[in-house]
Amino acid sequence: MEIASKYDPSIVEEKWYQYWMNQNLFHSVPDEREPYTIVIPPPNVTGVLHMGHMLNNTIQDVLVRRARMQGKNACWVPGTDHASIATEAKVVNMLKERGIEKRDLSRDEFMKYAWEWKEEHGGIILKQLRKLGASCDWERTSFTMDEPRYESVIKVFCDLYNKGLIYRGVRMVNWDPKALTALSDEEVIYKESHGKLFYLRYYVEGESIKATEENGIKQDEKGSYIVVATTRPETILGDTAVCVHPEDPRYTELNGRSVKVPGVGRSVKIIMDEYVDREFGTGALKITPAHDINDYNLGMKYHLETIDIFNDNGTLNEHGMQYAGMDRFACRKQIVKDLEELGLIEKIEDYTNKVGHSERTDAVIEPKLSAQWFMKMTDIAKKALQVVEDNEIQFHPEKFKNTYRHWMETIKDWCISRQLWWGQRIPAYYLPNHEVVVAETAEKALELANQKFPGVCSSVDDLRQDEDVLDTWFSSWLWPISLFDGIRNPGNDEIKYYYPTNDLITGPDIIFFWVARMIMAGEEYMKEVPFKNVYFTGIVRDKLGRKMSKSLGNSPDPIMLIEKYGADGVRMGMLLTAPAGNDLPFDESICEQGRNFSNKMWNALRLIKGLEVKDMEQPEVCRLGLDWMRNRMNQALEEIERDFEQYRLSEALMASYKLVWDDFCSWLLETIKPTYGEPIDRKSYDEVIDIFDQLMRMLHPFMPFVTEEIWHMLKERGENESIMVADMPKAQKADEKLLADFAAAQEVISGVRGLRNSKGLSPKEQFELYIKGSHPEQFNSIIVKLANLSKIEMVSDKVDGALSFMVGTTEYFVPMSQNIDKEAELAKLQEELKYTEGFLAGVMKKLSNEKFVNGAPEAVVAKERQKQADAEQKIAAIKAQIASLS
RNA sequence: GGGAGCAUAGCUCAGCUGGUUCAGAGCAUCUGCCUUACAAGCAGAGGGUCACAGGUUCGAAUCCUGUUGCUCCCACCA
Repeated sequence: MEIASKYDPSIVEEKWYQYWMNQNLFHSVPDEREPYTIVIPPPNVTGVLHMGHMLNNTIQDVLVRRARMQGKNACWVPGTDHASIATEAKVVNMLKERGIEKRDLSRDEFMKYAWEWKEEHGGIILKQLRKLGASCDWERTSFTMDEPRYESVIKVFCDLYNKGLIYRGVRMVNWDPKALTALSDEEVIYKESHGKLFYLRYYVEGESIKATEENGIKQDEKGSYIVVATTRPETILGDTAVCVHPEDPRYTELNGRSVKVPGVGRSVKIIMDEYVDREFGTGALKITPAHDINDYNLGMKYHLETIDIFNDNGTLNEHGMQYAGMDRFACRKQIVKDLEELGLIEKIEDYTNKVGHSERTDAVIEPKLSAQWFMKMTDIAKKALQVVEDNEIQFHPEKFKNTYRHWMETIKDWCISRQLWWGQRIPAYYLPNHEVVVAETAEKALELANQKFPGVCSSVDDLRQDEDVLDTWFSSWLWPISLFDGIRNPGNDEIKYYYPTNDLITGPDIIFFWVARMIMAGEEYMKEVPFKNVYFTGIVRDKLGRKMSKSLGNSPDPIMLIEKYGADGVRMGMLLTAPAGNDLPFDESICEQGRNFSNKMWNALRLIKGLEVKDMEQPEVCRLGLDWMRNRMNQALEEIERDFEQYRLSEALMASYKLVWDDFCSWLLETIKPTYGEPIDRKSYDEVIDIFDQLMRMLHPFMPFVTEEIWHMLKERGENESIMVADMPKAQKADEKLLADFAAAQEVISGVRGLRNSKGLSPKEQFELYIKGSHPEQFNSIIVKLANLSKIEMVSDKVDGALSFMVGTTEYFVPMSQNIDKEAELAKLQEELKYTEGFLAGVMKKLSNEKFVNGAPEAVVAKERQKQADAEQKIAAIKAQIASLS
């Protein structure tokens, strides 16, 4: 059989993915097997695959494929998220490009466009996942806004409302002036920004107060004034008080007085409250209850007037006086200019503070008073915290427990309404009498309205449904349940079988948004955790350590990478540098290692398939080598199984990699490889194929394509066979003694090769080897072959005129035909002697310490004594050699 | 401002309950090799005061304290 000399993933990957699809191997239905379930963290429906997805989904696929091969009924449910803000923004932009403004459309018209857009551009990301090899059950593909999920959300909203956990209220919320919607606290990102601190003059009303050294009052020809510092001078338009600390001696005289808001002229009261930090600024704080959460709280406390100066889009409204209609930032500039001209600014300082930005639109958040829907979180959070504390759900790495705990303990109510159209519309209906009813449909709402308020409504037309939609996370928090229709049909066969799911793979950035809330939903609706393990991936960064982002343009296109290195190569590259929870500095070149590995295995296949097989007796070298390899494989399997238990996937992959490359290719294949032109015996051939087969199965979860290809080329397979559903090899007991002996033999081989190398001799040069000391003789045939020896012999005395090396305390001699460089050899020996003597001195120091000998455990002391004996023996040997050389 | 975490070879990281798996792996580097499976390769080699300073201990990369430097999360100081 002619096999191409280089492995070409492009054809192979396409072929096998199609094959798996045709065989329907990804699909799962409940049966008597143990289930293994993963639900995908649904990517944004209009998103495209980025490196974070690659990492995340590779890990999921590894776990799912492994579970499947372990005989579990593996089900990986894919789907997408409607991402209300992001998607709606995209649709709005798309419409704008076509000359259509959202405000000119009715809700229904807009939704029609939005759905069209979703159908057209949505789900690209799921297609891309196939290129990666993702073994998702595509028949189960879901969308957070498809009918079952939509209905589930509505049902849950009604239920929580009826339980009294959802309420509507006027609160200070985070307002996104670009998306024109409220946001939850979690959707606000605080960024450091360089701004200014403006010191404004507020003149005291009525009788002026004399400025003194002690008080904070200043004076000029216009009267006495106090100075108030602010970062947002435009908000003075909404000022309704100035606050100072009651115990601040500078301002005691202000008690009961009023000041004039600069430029505005409004007279506002001085209030006294301990909230004020006397150290900051001038110790006087202007109060704008409509535009700052703290001011709002103080406003409530002192019954201050609330003047909202902004429109929803961040421009000034009619309270903005001459600035009405201006954008808030333009207004800030203008107002500063105007106040400066009026001499109302004392000074301006540079100032750095944190400013909230919208997670989705990056607009600067405006605290805004508005009517929103909230969910009470305190009680539900307690239960959700408990299951993590009790390790019913395990976090990997565990440190995220701390983060989780902290958030859960300080949790606040969740603002769940969004002023958008793309999403689940809140099923609250307002009656003409301003009462509200909550029901799953308008018809049910009418029924309810008639029950509660007889005679108010005559038809559904009298009901006005709330205009808002729900936060996207209010649908994704149900994902592990709603995917199996567990909300609408509790106790159905699917939810009973697949829930709770096993592993959740996600980024730590959505631990609050999503992970925590899913746990809450699980407790509330299933009385059971939604998953048993959460594996937090790291963040993919570029090699400079920056987060990969579209705006920086530092993110490689995953599809291009796959084309260049093969999906297997990219998968391996990602996994190798990504221990759980660690950020991974991604460099394209790590994919090379994966590609090279595919090629390595490919060439191993070429070697084996190129051999001529003959029915003949199995040579000893082959028998020994194969026997060793089986033990070595079991040893590695045990290690890999342990790694998987601890979710140490990179370690598991590295162990597999070394097993294949080093043990299988470099040692076993070199051992059993017949000399050129010679055949191999059938037994060895069959066995090496069997081992190769097992190796491919071990590796398949990591590198699904190349392993399937090789697996099929190894031997004839049935028409419908696939490695995907072959058995995962299981660790058997390994013979430790045999492995240790072989390791010693390997050292001998390396020793001989090293000598040859250091003398600049060709590998073809044959040597004789003489051994003084204990030596694993059973492997001599392998040593002879791999070290290219003409003779191997045990001796009781050292051999003169030979180069030597030691393995443990055993001396190995290689006679050299050519002259030995005595000087160099002596120098080397001297150095080794020095080192060993130093080593012995250290050991002796310990052993001569009574406290050590008495205090340390018996075994430790025994080990030290053994070290001493070995070192002494070694020193003697080195000295003897030095003597014979000089 | 509060909390969490990290610091081990040039890079990315292992190193469990202190003691031969204690200084390791992969990549990178260096030196030889086109040795008919593989130069996307083979053989060999070099490379670390385990951030710093103390302490506990017979013994510390490992435990404790402090210092420095990073990272992340949370928080309404204008």
